[in-house]
Amino acid sequence: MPSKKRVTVMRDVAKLAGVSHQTVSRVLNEHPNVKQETRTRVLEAMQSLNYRRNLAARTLVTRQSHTLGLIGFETTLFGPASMLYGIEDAARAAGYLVSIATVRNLERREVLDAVDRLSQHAVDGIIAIAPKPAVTNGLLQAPGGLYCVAVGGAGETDAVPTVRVDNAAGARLATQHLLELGHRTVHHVGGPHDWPEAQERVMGWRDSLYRAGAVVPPVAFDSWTAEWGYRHGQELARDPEVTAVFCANDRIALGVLRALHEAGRSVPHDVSVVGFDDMPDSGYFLPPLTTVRQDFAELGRRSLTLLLEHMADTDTDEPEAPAHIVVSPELVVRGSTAPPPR
Amino acid sequence: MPSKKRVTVMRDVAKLAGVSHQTVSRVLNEHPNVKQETRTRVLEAMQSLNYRRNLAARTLVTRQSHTLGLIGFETTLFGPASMLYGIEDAARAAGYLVSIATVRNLERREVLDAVDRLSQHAVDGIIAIAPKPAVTNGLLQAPGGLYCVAVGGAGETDAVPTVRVDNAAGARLATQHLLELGHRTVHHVGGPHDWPEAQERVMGWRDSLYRAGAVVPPVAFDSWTAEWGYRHGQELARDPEVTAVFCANDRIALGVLRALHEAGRSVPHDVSVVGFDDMPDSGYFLPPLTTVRQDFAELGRRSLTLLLEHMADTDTDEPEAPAHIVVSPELVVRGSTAPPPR
DNA sequence: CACAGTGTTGTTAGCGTTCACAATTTGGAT
DNA sequence: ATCCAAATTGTGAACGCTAACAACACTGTG
Repeated sequence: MPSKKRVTVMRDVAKLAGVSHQTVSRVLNEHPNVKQETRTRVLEAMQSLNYRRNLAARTLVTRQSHTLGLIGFETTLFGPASMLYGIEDAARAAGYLVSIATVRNLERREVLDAVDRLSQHAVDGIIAIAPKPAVTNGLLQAPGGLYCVAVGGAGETDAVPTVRVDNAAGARLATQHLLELGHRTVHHVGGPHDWPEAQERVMGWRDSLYRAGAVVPPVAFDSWTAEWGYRHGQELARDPEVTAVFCANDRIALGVLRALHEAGRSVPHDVSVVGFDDMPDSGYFLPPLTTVRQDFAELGRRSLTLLLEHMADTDTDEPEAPAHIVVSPELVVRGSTAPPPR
Repeated sequence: MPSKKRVTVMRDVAKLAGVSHQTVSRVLNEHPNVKQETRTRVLEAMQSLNYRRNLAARTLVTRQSHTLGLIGFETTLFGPASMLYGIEDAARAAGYLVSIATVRNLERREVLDAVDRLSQHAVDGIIAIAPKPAVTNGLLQAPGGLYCVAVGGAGETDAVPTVRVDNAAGARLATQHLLELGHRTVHHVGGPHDWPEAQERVMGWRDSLYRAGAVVPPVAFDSWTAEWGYRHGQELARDPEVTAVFCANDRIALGVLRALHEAGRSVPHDVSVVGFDDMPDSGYFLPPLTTVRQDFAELGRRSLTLLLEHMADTDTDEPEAPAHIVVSPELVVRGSTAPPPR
């Protein structure tokens, strides 16, 4: 067997540069007290040997892996996938790598298992895309010294720092827009009833109706899918009183749009429809969808910043109350909304 | 300052169980020659001390991190996000964690940088979501002993094992379906011209037309977006000869659908439209979209399996020709296709 | 010219595992 | 009992890095 050629190691660099391995280490870690000339000599040696430091060895002694863990749920969907992107983007800029552990469902076991796998791999911190409290709670089980942040979804938990969108405010934006167009009231198609995000949107919607003194129609909950929007949309289409519909997300809105169309009710002339999220192609629905945009990638970036801050200041100071960042969504008006028919 | 409590280490377990640390290691690694009684004693000790093995130390000596790297491009889109999901799913089952490095563009530098970051972190192998050859080529720069697999996109490269969908076959499926419905010919809206996937779809489409002796209309390339579909759809809508349109993906199809609708041309009565991908909500477009489904998650899983095999058999045998797995897509017929108007 | 102070470099000892090998025990067969 | 082979366990040395301290330059000052 051909002997496997050994990879270059710190000592090789040291030898070539004519210094001790410790000096090489100092150059690598940008220690101030290294003579300029020595530094360049070492750097040249590293270059010519194509040296890469062994992170495992470094991790072993510093107890810092420069890797962050991400717990994700339904990461194939646009929202979570974008958060993931934002997180990775910011992590790379900060010199971290991101490892992912997706959970198949939101049961306690799954979440604990994910935390476990990540902590085995010695991640320095964890960001959880946490639409439901089960995830946040699972985070609390993380071994000491592991910093966690939850992003998206759940309302405030005092246990863990969070970054989230103000869903209620978004819902108010949507509802008020419709009311201002002159609609008597606004119907709502809810998401899954046990998701805090869905609940918050309901609350914002209801709140706006109350303030305007409008009738509050009943809400139905089910899921986040277009299929659900289609199914429930067929019912709404039968009721001639319905002139404005606010959907818990864009996918539901897509289904509602189709149901209304098939029932012969024109959007926006007969019925106005608003979504939530602003997915990439919502502007090309029939008609283009008025919706509430949330910047998922930005959410991800913010959560990473928060995690890093959290890690930095718990290093030096005593623990403090977890921070909560709330990002405001924004209304995007397109062709699916108009004044009600006279 | 309160002294940081030391974490339990192999020696602690050994002491409690009354054995040497090596025996603990053997239990952990399921070495056969450990007496049953000793094994249980050790396991109990691990349990009661809540011991977790330190992966960094293990990695240092075994040179295996049990981590796989993923190079991803445009991971917020459904396709890549789903592959990522499939990969992570299979990786977890095989006892691996997945670290991601997204690239912002497909330039050589970006790809090399991603490979570099991953190899610094000592991943055991890399899977690249590789729609363009630049990525595959970048992979070749990976340091020796790093196994790579490319998934999705590019045609066969002999350098690296690949897993991909048979885009040409998918395009033929779509085109033939339209021809069989009685359309004289089929128009095509291409993706970006420098993407092999887009090119393969063109070839499949053109191939079907040739065989059927149909006229081959000119193709326009641009991007994968609904905006492009809308823009080009407006042109197609003006041409009364156009009765069937095959789009390079579902998003483009969405834009085409809108353009046709706005031009007063009914789908499917006046014009039939077919997409490619089968995104989650394509079945709720107006009308529901006939499309070519590719199972992205399965693609991801297959690529992981391939990578693992590759890693295993290069361990034992001599290198062999890289394997290429090609997955067949499948036609999903929905309401956007019908016989041409008489 | 001794001396403190500072900047620069080298030496040694781990970090927590696994590996190679040595040492010990065990179980039959002689 | 006796001895060999197999099964089981222990010992010491890596793995490649950083931390802590020691050692050695140089300054400029008294």
